[in-house]
Amino acid sequence: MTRKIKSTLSETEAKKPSMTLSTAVYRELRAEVLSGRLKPGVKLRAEDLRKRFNIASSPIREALNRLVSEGFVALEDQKGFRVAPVSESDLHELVLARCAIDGAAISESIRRFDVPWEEGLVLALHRLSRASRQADEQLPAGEMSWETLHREFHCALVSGCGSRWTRRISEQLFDAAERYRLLAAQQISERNELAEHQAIVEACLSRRPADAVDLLQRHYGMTFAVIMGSPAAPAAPAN
Amino acid sequence: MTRKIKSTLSETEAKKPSMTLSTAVYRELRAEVLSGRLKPGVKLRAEDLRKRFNIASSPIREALNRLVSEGFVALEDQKGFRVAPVSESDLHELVLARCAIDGAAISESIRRFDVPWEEGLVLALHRLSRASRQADEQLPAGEMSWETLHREFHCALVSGCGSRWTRRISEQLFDAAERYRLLAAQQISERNELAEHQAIVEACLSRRPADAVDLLQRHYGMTFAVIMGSPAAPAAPAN
DNA sequence: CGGGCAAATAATCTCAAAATTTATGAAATT
DNA sequence: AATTTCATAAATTTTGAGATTATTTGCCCG
Repeated sequence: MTRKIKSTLSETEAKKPSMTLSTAVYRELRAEVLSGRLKPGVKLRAEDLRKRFNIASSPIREALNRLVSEGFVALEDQKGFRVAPVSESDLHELVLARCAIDGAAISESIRRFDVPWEEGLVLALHRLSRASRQADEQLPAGEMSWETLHREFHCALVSGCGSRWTRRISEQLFDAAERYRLLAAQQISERNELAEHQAIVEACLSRRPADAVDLLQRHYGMTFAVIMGSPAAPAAPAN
Repeated sequence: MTRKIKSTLSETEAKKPSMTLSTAVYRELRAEVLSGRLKPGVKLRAEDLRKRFNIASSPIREALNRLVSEGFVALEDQKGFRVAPVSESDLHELVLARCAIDGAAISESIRRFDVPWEEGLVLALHRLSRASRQADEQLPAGEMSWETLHREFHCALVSGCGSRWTRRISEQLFDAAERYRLLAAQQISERNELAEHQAIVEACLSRRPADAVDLLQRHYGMTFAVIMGSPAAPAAPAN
């Protein structure tokens, strides 16, 4: 008898058969917090999630505990879990961190200039520039969404810095910022980021670190302005 | 009737009565990995820990799951938990990340120069310089160890950068590096870091960002050299 | 030697109930 | 009227034993 199908999870998460339920739930919840489907401040009750996924509570609590140290879920002893809150000041400080850290990483990547980095960057930009931004239209099978390619582009930018620690941190910060972007995404107008991305790559390829860092930081600053400019910044409605 | 005393934990962890078992175990295990009492690669079996702490396995698994996203514990699906491995290249990349990130943070702190930061830094250096480095002698009650004061000093250095994200990351990196230092601590000779710390503070107070960053990075580089210079860098003995 | 197979081991998950803490709102007090 | 106290309800955390699934081990045989 094979493992009972947990239909709610298996739709998107049944990739590896050896994946534990904890890991599957972890990925699913992470994706939902990241995408904004789970709103900041919402209570995450093990009992509710248990019913929703149709599994016992242990794997759910384990998944939530992983998300706690990642900052996507807040935990207060004896008061349970909730989706991590957001605030303007937090976003502001997040953008500052990204400017400093990705700035240093990109600068170091240029200093160490190597061909795999250069080629990965060109490739990532190419793929991103071809991708449609429309989320509504069905993606051809095997094609990645604009969001996925955008993330890969940012990873490619810092991938030459020579430190897996820096790369991991850069990804964490990207995800945290992406959460803010997607939370505000319903209200904000589309903006054409392609030109910004192209300018950054150009500065990288011609080995102008100061320009690259400057363009990157403007890029992040623009994101901040766009997100905060959106009218109804959701302020963690209690549940 | 009051909560049953879990003697193994309560020795150092019975501070807040409202703390859950998960949190208590989390802190205890984190401290043990950080201090090197739990060696890299050692298997962490819920069953063993269950017996050791004399509690059920759920809180233990929850604690381990928190440590996973923090990088102190490695998890492979269906193969359980083990203490995160170490390697020379990992330490090297960790030092690179610290140089870049703390360098940017300290530079930004100087740019924003404010009095609370300045005073906190002077105070932290003062306290650190008075602290005895001997771990063996009993600490007078209420006095903090050199390690604790050293951590606070490094936090004080970057505390003026204006971004909680950056501060949190800097702390995570400090802890990861401290783990390496303590793992090698049995073999390495003491070195007088006081002069290095003083020089960094001096550069901060006289607002010379380039010097401060340079001294900080040399300081980290020295730490790397000292740790790697120690003869028996433990190479994750399996268990 | 190496593949295949079964038993042993280990990890994960289940389930229901107990223990503990926090929240709620009515009653008593100031 | 405001505050405190208390009993009860609700939620969270923890237990503990057993079921399930996956991995590892050791053995046999070609």
